[in-house]
Amino acid sequence: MRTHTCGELRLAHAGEQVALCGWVAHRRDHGGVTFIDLRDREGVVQIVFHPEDAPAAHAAAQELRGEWVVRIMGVVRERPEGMANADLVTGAVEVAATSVEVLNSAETPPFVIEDRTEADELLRLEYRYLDLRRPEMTRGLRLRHEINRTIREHMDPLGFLEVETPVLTTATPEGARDFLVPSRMFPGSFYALPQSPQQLKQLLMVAGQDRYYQIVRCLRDEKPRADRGLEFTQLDVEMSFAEEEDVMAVIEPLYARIVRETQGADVSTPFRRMSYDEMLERYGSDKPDLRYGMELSEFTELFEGSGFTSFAKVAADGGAIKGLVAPQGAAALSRKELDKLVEDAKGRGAAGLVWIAVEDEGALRSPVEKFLSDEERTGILERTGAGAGDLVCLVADRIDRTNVALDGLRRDLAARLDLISEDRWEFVWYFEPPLFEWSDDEVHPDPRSADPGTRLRGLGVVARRDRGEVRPPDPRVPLRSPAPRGDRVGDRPVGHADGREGCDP
RNA sequence: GCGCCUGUGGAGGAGUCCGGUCGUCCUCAUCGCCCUGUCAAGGCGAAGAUCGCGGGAUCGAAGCCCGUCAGGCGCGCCA
Repeated sequence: MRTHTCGELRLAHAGEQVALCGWVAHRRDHGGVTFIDLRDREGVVQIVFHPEDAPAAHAAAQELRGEWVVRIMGVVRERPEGMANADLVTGAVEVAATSVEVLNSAETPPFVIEDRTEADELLRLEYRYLDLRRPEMTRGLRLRHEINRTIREHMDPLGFLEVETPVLTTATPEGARDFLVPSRMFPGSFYALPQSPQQLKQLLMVAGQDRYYQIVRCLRDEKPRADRGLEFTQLDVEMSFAEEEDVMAVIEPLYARIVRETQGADVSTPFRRMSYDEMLERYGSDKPDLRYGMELSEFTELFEGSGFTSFAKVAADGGAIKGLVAPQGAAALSRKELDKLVEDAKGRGAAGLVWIAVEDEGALRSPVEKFLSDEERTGILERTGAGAGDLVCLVADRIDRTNVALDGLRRDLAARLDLISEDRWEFVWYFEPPLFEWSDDEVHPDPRSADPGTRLRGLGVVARRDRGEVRPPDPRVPLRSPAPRGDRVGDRPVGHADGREGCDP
């Protein structure tokens, strides 16, 4: 059927008779000579039809349209002087067609099948088979493949067995809500799909399977977010007789290798290490993006008894006043954008946000400028080191809300001010996550670990890049299914996710 | 569960604050004609839309008000 893929042809193939199969990406008709860009998964190559050299093929080419599937016979040749296309890996050559066979015609696609497509994701999901033809989507699939392959190559020599655990399990009472699968054999009972395969770890560890891993799907029936779908893939590593350093000695080289082999970027090891508390103090988040600065500073005691009464009240009530400096933020942001920062902070649950623009000569411009004492002005400038053109943003609220608002602000400002080095990777280990977390009305166990054994020595790793953690930058790229439509009853499926009694299997 | 935003020819957007000149415009796609070296080809032309849906105020609505549906982002939730 075919002798080569479209994307593999190079100068070395010149002179060869080839047969190619692929999709018509573009047709360029010059009235005489006509070009087709033929695409398959491996890439794109230019096909040229000359009316004199191959009249039949040239005539057939006039009928071709976008996304038709064709088989081309022809001869690979070096492109004429000056006609090479450096943007294509196959750009040094072209295929002079001698015949065309239409394998399938196609309707006009509803959106452009190229990386530059701007079609709404809903439309792309509706025509998933078209969307997946886009090179970007192919890259996503390939990236996932490369990551998985790298993991397997890395883990095997270290003595880890790759295991599989059941997909149909029983519900566990903690953590996320389970997806449920009704059982035909046990009417009225449900299987639960795993939120995380770690729930099966004790079984294997106690059984003496002291080093294993799995690349495994996790499913959580929780409200999705931009960076979080209902299902995702996790690398689950378990090891017995290990200290923290042993775990890190396995993971750090693996992650560094994944980044090197799939992104071509170097990651320095050992990774940074930080306590959970320090992370929250400095970044307001347990998954901070460390590719840029804008660390948070604390001002709570500076505003104790302040004439700016709303801040003074927060300080008196045990809240926190924290802030950050956006370098040249005052110079870059319009008044409208500044107002938007305040609205976004409120949208994230904080009482508000106070921005202070530092002007030349250290003068301050702010909606609350007249409430600030001289001591507070110098205190703010000294602690932040803010200079002319910088923008200081302060949030005063209960500590958790202050952190949420400033974490969001920090990310928004980094994007707005173009502070993110996209090709950089910054990992960090964090230690000592809390055993309990505060809720509005109670204290309850922190759900981040289902296993009391690891809770005492919590250990997590975070690599903040784009929206992902250690996974493709856009987690929606590979393998996502369209959201289920209809057939929903309220917010949750019919059934009982949290108790054990409904889960015989 | 809550908040904010969005919905305009096949795709993406402008127009909406401040009603009439708007089914007006831009880029891409589609169709036709021209064109023998382009590669997001180019030139000329054409076709294509009950402005998400329903109701209301108005002489008059894409625009204002109410409702509703769909989607996005964030909070809660979630590791």
